[in-house]
Amino acid sequence: MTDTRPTPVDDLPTAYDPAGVEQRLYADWESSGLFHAEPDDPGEPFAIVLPPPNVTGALHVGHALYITEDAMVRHARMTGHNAVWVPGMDHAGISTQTVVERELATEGLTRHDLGRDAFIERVWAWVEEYGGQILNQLRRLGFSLDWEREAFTFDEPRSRAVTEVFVTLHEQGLLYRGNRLISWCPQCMTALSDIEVDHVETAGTLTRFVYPWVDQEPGRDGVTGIAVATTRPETMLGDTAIAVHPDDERYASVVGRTVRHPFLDRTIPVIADDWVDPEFGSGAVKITPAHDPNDFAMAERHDLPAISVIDPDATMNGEAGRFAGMDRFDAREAVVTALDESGLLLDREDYTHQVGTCSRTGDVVEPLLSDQWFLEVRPLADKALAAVEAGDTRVLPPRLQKFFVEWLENLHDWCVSRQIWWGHRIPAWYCGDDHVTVARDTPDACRECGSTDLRQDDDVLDTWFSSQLWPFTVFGWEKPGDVTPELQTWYPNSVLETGYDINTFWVSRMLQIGLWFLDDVPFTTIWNHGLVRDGQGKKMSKSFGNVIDPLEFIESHGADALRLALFQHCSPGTDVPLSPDWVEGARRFLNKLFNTIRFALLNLDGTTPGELPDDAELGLADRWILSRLEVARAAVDDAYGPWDWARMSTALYHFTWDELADWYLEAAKVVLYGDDEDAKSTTRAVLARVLDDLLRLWHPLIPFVTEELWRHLTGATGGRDSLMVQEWPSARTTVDPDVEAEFAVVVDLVTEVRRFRSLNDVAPSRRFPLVVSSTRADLLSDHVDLVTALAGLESISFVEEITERPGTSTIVFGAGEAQVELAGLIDVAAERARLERELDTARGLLERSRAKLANEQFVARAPADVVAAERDREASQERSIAELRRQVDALDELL
RNA sequence: GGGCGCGUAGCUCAGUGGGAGAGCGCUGCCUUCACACGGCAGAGGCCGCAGGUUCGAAACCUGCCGCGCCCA
Repeated sequence: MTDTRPTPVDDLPTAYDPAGVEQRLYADWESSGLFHAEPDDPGEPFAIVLPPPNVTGALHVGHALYITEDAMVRHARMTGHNAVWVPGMDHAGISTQTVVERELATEGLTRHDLGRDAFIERVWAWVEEYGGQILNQLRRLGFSLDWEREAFTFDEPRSRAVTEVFVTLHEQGLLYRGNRLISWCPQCMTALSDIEVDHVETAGTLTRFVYPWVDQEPGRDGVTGIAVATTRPETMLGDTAIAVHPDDERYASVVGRTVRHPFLDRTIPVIADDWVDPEFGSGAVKITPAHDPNDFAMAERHDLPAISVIDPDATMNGEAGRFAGMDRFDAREAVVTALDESGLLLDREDYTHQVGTCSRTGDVVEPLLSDQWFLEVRPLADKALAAVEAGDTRVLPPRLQKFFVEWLENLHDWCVSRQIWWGHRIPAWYCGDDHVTVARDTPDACRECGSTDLRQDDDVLDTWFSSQLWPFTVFGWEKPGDVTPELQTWYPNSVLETGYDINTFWVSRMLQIGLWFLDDVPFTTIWNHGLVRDGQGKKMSKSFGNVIDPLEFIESHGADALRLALFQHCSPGTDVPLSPDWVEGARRFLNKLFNTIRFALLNLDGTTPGELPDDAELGLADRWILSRLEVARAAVDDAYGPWDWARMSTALYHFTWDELADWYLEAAKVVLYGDDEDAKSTTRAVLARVLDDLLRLWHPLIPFVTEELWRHLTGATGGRDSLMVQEWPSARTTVDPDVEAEFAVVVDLVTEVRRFRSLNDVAPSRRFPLVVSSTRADLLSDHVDLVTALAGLESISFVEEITERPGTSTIVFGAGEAQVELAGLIDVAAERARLERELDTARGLLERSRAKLANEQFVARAPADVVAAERDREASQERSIAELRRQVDALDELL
């Protein structure tokens, strides 16, 4: 049983220590069922599904940005929504298989040694043992996930859905098997989808060589052939054409002629195609349909044969003639040497170009012809396009909408099969005649020929094929037509929050498949956060050694500090630089917040948050802080619209530290340490009320510290008596500009006195009397105690007008002047020098105002209030200058 | 090659037409009874460059330079 009772006030330490607090509170929240929601719970539905982290994953800072989802869900709960946030994991096909294979390798085994079934069992065992780690790490961040709804992309319900979707799409004629050019990773030994291929700028070599005319011998004078250029000479073994641009006059006479392959018994035609860029290289391009996507497309247009010369293991095959058996890169050099020896090599030059690499292994991707399963995406993408363009799904930040549209418009069919074992096995069976039977359950006989000798497809589906179903499979969807209470309530999801880097992989696919099968968008808003970078704004990467482990921050500063540091930087759509300094700073803030509450608890004398006292009883500082609270509250509410976390954090940070702690608490001390009991109880009531609202406003961002402090403040006992489920604050008062202006008079005078003190090296403990002349003397005399305390004065007296005397200094503030006896208080020469500097500044400002007002265009065309403000500025600078002069003169008499 | 974004204090970033802001860092003073993880005060910016629009530009337009990302 967890003890959830708060520490007695007297035992509160002087500094906040998150250790212990966070894990205790999380356990309390979870065991009290506060994270769980049911479809028939009251309130407007609000749903987010957690982008499922890889089962192989460990927590990294990218996951830390899930805090934005947590804040959305917590805010939704407090505003009365029926809010659910569903956790789960992704089985991450290739990654997980690789991890387990690596483990096997340490035992000297490969997956083939174990065989398919035993290997899969081994992976499951691994998942059981290590797979849940990341979910526990997510708990450390305080995430209010509905753990009772945890799902896995490879569990049984999700797997049934995958099979249903595959079979249905096949029935609809959209999923087909074809021999097509795909991107192949020789290291993973599997096909990749387009987006698993990174284009990396690479220093390579451009090789130019000549294909000799079939009727001419090489080496003779005159035109003996046609020159081509390539960065991959080994592919020339698979060349089946040479293409030139139809309008290229240089080649007009050679289209239709034939060249002879120098190393193979093959002749190659010269064809014309306007895809060719006549400006590039010689203007003639070698065409290798089996190893280049553009060439493949051209081969289809011209009905050219496609000859594969490279095998899946990246060695040259039998079609490569004498180069057969060589590694592709060895073959590259060997071909160049052979060309040279044949006198066909023209030259080689350094050439930087983009090379497709496997995003997982970094190995150079080989375009290969292969039998694979493809999804015809056009019909799905068109539906998604229409939804995005109709605004059924809102893309935030808006500029990213263009990317969605562009990407959906240019989609190629999706290669969904993968030559690995860990994943959803493709529900297709082949008979001896290679007839295909696609079925939900293992079929008894071939649908075409009745053969009972069936073999299931060895391949599994791309992991994204299952994760695209996530927004509805987590709510019980297993087949078309399924309607569960959860789906009725929470589909479409409210928000899909993720980094913009997986929009193509994942987000747009959910959009397409969700619309296709449920006829509705999977989420009404797509919210893209930026990527977490290091303190210098660099992308975090292992090779830079700048990767930050969020758990380290949680250990040292607490999860709230990490969360706050991230929120403070998290503006819509921009990347988030995170440096240890920020987390440190956030922790200091939390300590400040903690001590604000601690101060209150030591002085509230048992007062707990309740109704505010009657207006008539409120003092100036009370009215002021309530007005400022309303400003902050409204700013936070505004910022929840666009989820502008940085603005939200800044508004609350500023209110908490610069207004509440720096001014209101100091003002409250004057009352609380005084002897007016009525005033004390008013102050206590206001303080308790403001702190309660403040903790609620902070809670979605920093849930632990606010919950802990709120329990202290209110005496709440935990369990369902939790800040997590309290009502979101609404306006207590209206913003009162008059009160704010009045308090500003006090603040202004106090600040000017402090400035005088600081600039003249007058110790804070040194009290002195002040003579004040002010247009707001009435106001100030009502708050003599306040001003005296905050400015550290001995006394204040009021006069109609300050009389300049030698040996005094005049402090100018907005609503008047104040006079200080200098004798024994200041260094006269230093003060004089300071005044001269101020004079310079004031003269400069006056000059600017005068120049502006002398401009007839300005006076005539600018709005009247702007001109009036400028005249005020001019007058006020004139007054300042006159006053500063008087002060300098007064000091001169002392010297 | 196409597209998008960025360039503001030493660093990281807010700021979308009317006197430059924050956090951290820096300087000085202060261990005053919530907090030294603190308080008070201060220094520090041709707002990338050049044109243009405007009475007025960090902001709007054009060009250039530099950096980053995505796509081909």
